[in-house]
Amino acid sequence: MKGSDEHAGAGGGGGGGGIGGDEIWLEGNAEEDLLVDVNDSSIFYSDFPPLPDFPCMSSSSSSSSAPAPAPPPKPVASSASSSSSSSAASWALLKSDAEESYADKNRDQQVAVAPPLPVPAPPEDGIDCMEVMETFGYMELMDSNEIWDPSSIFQTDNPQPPHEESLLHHHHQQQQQYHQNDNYLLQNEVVQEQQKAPAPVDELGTMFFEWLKSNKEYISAEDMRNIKLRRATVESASKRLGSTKEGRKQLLKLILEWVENYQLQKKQAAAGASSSQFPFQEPFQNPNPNPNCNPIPSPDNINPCFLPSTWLHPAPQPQQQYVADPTGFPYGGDLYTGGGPSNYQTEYQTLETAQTWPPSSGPQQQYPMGAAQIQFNQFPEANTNSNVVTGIPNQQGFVGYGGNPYPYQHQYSYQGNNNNGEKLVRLGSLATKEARKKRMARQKRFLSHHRHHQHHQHHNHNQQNQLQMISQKVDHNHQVISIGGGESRSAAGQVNPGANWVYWPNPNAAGTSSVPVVVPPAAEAPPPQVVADRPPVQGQNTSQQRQVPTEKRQGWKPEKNLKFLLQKVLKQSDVGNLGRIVLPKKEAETHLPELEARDGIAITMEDIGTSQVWNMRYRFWPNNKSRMYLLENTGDFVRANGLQEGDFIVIYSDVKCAKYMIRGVKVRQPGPKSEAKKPAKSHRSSRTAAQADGSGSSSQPSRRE
DNA sequence: AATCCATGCAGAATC
DNA sequence: ATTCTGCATGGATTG
Repeated sequence: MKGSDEHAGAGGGGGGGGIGGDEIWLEGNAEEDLLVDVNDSSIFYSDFPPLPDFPCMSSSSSSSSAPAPAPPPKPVASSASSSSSSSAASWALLKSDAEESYADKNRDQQVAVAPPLPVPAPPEDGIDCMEVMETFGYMELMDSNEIWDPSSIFQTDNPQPPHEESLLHHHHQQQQQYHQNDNYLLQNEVVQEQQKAPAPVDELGTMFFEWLKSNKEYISAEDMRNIKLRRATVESASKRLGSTKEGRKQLLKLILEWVENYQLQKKQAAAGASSSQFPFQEPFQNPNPNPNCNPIPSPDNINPCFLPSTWLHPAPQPQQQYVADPTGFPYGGDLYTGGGPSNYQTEYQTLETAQTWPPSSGPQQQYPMGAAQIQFNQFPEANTNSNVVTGIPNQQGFVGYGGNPYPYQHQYSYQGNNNNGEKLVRLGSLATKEARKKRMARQKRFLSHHRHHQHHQHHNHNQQNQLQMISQKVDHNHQVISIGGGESRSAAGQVNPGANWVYWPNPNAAGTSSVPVVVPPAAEAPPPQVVADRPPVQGQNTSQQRQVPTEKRQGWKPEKNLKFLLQKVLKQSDVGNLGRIVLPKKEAETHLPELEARDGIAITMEDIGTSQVWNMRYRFWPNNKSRMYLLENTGDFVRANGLQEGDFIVIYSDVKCAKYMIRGVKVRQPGPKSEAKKPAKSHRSSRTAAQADGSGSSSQPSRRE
């Protein structure tokens, strides 16, 4: 029959190819790309222009929601690493060997071109940012192992002007409120004790401290703590400027100037927002004190810390398509033509690459969902994480969430495009408002999408299994199914390379079978509708769950408007010489004609595989207070199809021609089937088998083909 | 406990 | 004697 070759496209092959293609630039070296972008902006070659990559500022954790890679070696560090707020407020520049080792590893992986430097690295999946103070350590401006507190500059050297002092005091009060449980005081004490006399060892240090002193009115120690620089930028700058003293000096100047500009502008903004409840909250600062906050920037407000996470880009296209499905069914369109899936493949095919955090080259990027993309490609709703989304998208794709309920709280606007980088440090309130509006709208959409997504994850948990069968196609000539077209093998079945069969274990027997079977997920899923005239089965019934749409498995096309009615896994008694097949009661009553009399009705079944028409009888037996539905005169059909116990039949109705169609599906039995499948009923099975053998018409002799 | 359903099996029909 | 028909039985599953 036709249609056997039209569903191959819906398989994983096409999507995989697409993915592979897109993986190139993503997997290649995303971070390098970032560096290239950054560096190509030539920002480091001008006379200390603003640094578009530097506005990686946040009061949140220095990196992400991920836990610190290793406990810091000093007591003060524990609190600093335990929460981002305390980290942000920590007065100590902490650095552990563990971090160092991790940093080296991380750097090697992500920034291949970066020279190995003892830079503390962020948590693994965190954003590659460094605190500005950390950056100085990176520049070897300070001993990386020493705890240094810039506040010493501000607090001990010179008394603050009354105004500034009060500001700082206020600021510190806030900090204490935020970190009452932290070792803030202890930290402060220790740090101040140790850093009363920071000993800049060379010209750089002197320069830095000169700068600090000269700008102490504008930049507090806390400010310094809160400012974060993008590691990649620092590293690339360091690389470009060279590791010589002159280069470092230039880099230091560059950073300090940028910090200065940033801080000056921040002060202006703060002054303009005198009515703010938190007058000292930086306009670019994440107000969320959530220790694990890891705000998700909006696409046009990309925190460089989040650049890699393109999941954060609520790419309108995929999202709209995703939501636009009027049925709520993730695939929309024709499931069996592969149109739906292919659409989603188009939209999601690069999801796999999200793991590598593609550079944010634009807001219209892919819609990375983490490693679940494979499933998501085929089953956009599948990432239940269960796997769906398998949690991976949550770990990676949603890394920015980090428990922060306000994912777009970064209030500075950062265009990933360097062309707009200069706007960063000159952001005015107008730009902030504008960005906020956009952000809110985007956040709304994003959350809506996310809820929608999770909703489907819950409600379509089984559907993903069904959808998994999309790539499967049928070989009508052999009247057996070939899952995955022989190329993309689904977990739902094992391709029998020799016989073009698949092992489709009996779901009933699977639970009791000692044979290592691959249970087809679809076998547990309710059947979908070939024609959209059947309400989704809720799978509340075991027998229903057994019903597997063969069209779906086989990529059957609805050219005939076939509607799945029921499926029956054949038992020994069904394939014996009795010539009758017991039909599941509920499905029979639901989808087959209502029977008035026990004799039932004659029913013609057209064999889908051979177009042969079988005259059968659909009837019932009274059974206790119930009925037992049977399909009789099935012997010829069973024999013609070589059906055995464990195989199954699927009955469809051709809504166009108003006829019933039947299909016998053979499954490969990996081993001794009867014994393995029905241990609980072994005595009955053996008796049945003996009886059947005795009659000379057991399933064994009839096995052929 | 109720129900489903695989199958045993008695009896009828047929060869 | 063999096959077919239809009810009965009881394990498994469900609610």
